Amino acid sequence: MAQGATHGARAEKTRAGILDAAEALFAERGFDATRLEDIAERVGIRRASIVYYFKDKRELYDAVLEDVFGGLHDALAEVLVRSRTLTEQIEMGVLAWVDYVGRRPSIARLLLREVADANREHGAGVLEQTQRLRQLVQHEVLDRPNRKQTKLAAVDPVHLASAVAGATIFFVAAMPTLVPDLGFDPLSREQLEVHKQEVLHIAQRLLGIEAAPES
Amino acid sequence: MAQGATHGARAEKTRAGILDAAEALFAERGFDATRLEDIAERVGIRRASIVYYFKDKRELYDAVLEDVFGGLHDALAEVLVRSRTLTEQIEMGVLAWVDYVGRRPSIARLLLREVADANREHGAGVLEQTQRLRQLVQHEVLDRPNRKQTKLAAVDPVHLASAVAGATIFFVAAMPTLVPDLGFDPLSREQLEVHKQEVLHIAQRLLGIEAAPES
DNA sequence: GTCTATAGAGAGATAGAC
DNA sequence: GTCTATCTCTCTATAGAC
Repeated sequence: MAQGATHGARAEKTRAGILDAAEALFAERGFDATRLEDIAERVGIRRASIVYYFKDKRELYDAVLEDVFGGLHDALAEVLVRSRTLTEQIEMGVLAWVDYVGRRPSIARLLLREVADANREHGAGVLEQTQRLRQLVQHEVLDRPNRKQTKLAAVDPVHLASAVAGATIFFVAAMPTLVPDLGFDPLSREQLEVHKQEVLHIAQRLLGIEAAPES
Repeated sequence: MAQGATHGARAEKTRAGILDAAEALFAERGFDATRLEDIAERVGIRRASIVYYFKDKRELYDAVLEDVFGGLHDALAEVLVRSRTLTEQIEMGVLAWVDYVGRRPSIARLLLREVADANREHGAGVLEQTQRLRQLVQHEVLDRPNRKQTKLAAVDPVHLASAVAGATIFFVAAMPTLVPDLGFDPLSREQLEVHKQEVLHIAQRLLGIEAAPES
């Protein structure tokens, strides 16, 4: 969008291909370690051609972040808007989260890395993206009418989000890396299902919800 | 150890200084983004002098990992050996873990990054270190006499460890990065205490321990 | 032990042809 | 739109003086 506006079907396809390849490689290796050359090769073009679509490496990276986190935002927004009660929102939100990470595990590694970068200098980076998510939750969950009264939590929502996010992200990214011998595939349907239940427990527990009541 | 064996008090001090600086910078910026130059500057020496103690950048990095994870190993070993019952081990182990991360938060960022690196080519890396931790737990917790019978868990120990580790690490590393506006300091005594309780809940919940009974 | 100086590789950015 | 060629910068590693 920033560049030559990408007219034509072939151009659109190339652009999408670059984004895809970049997502995979940035997630796998990180920003620094990913060479534009590798991305280009994966797409089947030359390094310099990438610049036609994205001004520089950083802009490409930011586009990837926007794509990946935008997808999460949309997925969450959908279930949060639709759900009525707080518990329903929590439950559906958590499930949507785990599902999304399962569908698009790049987000796990991307987030892991971004969070590890204490030094804030990257300009936009992931912060901008997570702010949008926070606003979404603030607006759709916390600010809902009659909600402020609800004895909302035994725990700060931020702590809750942190625990859930950390558990899932680490689960997806760390399992294959740290226990390769177990042949774990966290992305398999069964494992994801198990993990979903665990995270649900965690969320409910931290919220002081004992069983799984109505409201 | 690999190099000039580091005799003399001054040399020992320099070596320790390099390790300290390297730990801080590798944790903050990651392996690639950390320049030997920066480490040297922080210690007050010249880049080339580092090579006298550590053959190359990678060896320095591995030494940092060994130092940081070795500390965790020792801290955990101590409480695991001392504790009698399974629940006590879980409880003390979790507390020791959170305490250690609180004392030495570098481990959070280092682990985060290592885990994000899907590509296993780093040779040793963090894998070797975590294997030692696994063996420790296997030996001191799982293999203890009369333990295999114990209706151990509603959940796989690996899942449990993943959830706990992910939650803590993310908590420590992500809070300041993702919600800077809240002025959170996860390392403060109060916050760490809160988090400890949360993680304890998580562990107990996932293990099917309802309250906090004796055995 | 610690330094200066330099070699050499890697990778992003840019210019311009097709 | 995509390519080739090149410029330039950064950073590691090495050689060798003090």
